[in-house]
Amino acid sequence: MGHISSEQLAGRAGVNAAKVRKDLSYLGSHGVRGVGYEVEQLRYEIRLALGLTRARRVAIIGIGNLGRALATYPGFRQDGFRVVGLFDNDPAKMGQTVADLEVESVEDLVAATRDRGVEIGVITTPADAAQEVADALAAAGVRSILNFSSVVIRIPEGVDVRRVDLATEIRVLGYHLHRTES
Amino acid sequence: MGHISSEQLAGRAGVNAAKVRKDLSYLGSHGVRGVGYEVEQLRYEIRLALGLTRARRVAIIGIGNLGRALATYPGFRQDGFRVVGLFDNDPAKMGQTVADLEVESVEDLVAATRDRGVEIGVITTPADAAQEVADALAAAGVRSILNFSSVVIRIPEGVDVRRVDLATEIRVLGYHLHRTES
DNA sequence: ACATGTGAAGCGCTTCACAGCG
DNA sequence: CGCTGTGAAGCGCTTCACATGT
Repeated sequence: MGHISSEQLAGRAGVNAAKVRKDLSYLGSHGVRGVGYEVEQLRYEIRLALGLTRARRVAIIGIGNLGRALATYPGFRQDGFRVVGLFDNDPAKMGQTVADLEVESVEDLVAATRDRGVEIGVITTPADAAQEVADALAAAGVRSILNFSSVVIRIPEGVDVRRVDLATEIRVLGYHLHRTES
Repeated sequence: MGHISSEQLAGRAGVNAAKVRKDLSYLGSHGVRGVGYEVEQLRYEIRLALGLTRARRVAIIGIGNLGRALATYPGFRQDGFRVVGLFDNDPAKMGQTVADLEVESVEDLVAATRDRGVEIGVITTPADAAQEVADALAAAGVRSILNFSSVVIRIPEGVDVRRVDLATEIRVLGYHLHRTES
């Protein structure tokens, strides 16, 4: 009770047990030989190493279905990511309430993200608006961007961009199907 | 006109030019030295190699905001991925029309995906329903699964699963912020 | 001149295999 | 005896650098 082995962790994560041990060893060898890892301590060590003990303020730009999905995603709040702003350029959406927040105009993006100390911007706009939004986020001093749009955005040095391309994900599956047929 | 260099392609994709050339070389060396790649031919070669010339039928299970986002995602249809089924277990959603399709009951999932020759299943359900859905998809003969749920699903040999974890994506950004402060 | 194609080197993640420790 | 911690090997992707071709 209270302990878990690298083998068990590997099973749950769908990876190799040696990888689990090597990765956890970077936290400082808190496992007990012959026993495993103490779950609560491990949880704490991981949260500490990943920086999940400090809350991060997040803004989402582009309140379509994907933006709404992220705004209401329970996994975010759990790790201390607080959505503090929702922005769109569609007048029909402004004033709508999503996840307890009112949708605001992108015109207010720079000022609002500055005022609220937003550290992470999530771009869920169509492709043609993504670069413009990224520029605004950079201008507002946002250092991290999660880009769900279908284009690669260009950003000043020092801003960290991570792209998730849903079209690519499904294309990979299509490719594997293609590889294994005929 | 009609040609593009590895340098230009690399710029657009945000990668190294040598990588572009090496990757494209696997298609069979259709570039012209001193000139570049003929755009339309390149497009065709890529579509052929990735298997995008054949249409793939897709079912989406879990019609929340994320499911709806994917159902209406323009990038899918463009590459020949046809959404032919939307499933949910919430009676209130059944009969609703999303992207020209009526939402159906998950009870009909196995029969419907078999009948319609679904090859790719997209899981956008909450964590607690994901394994059950995956089992149903596997039972229906679906060979490829795109899993957006927050759990790792266990699947019979021969089924290809690809997981996209939105929580992980934002955690990586949080980690980088953590690394670069104090 | 200019841009491709590619052998070789580089790099980092993954896995192996076993010594070390409880 | 069981499970961790880790040096070393393995592996595949990325980048370099330049020979090759037009």
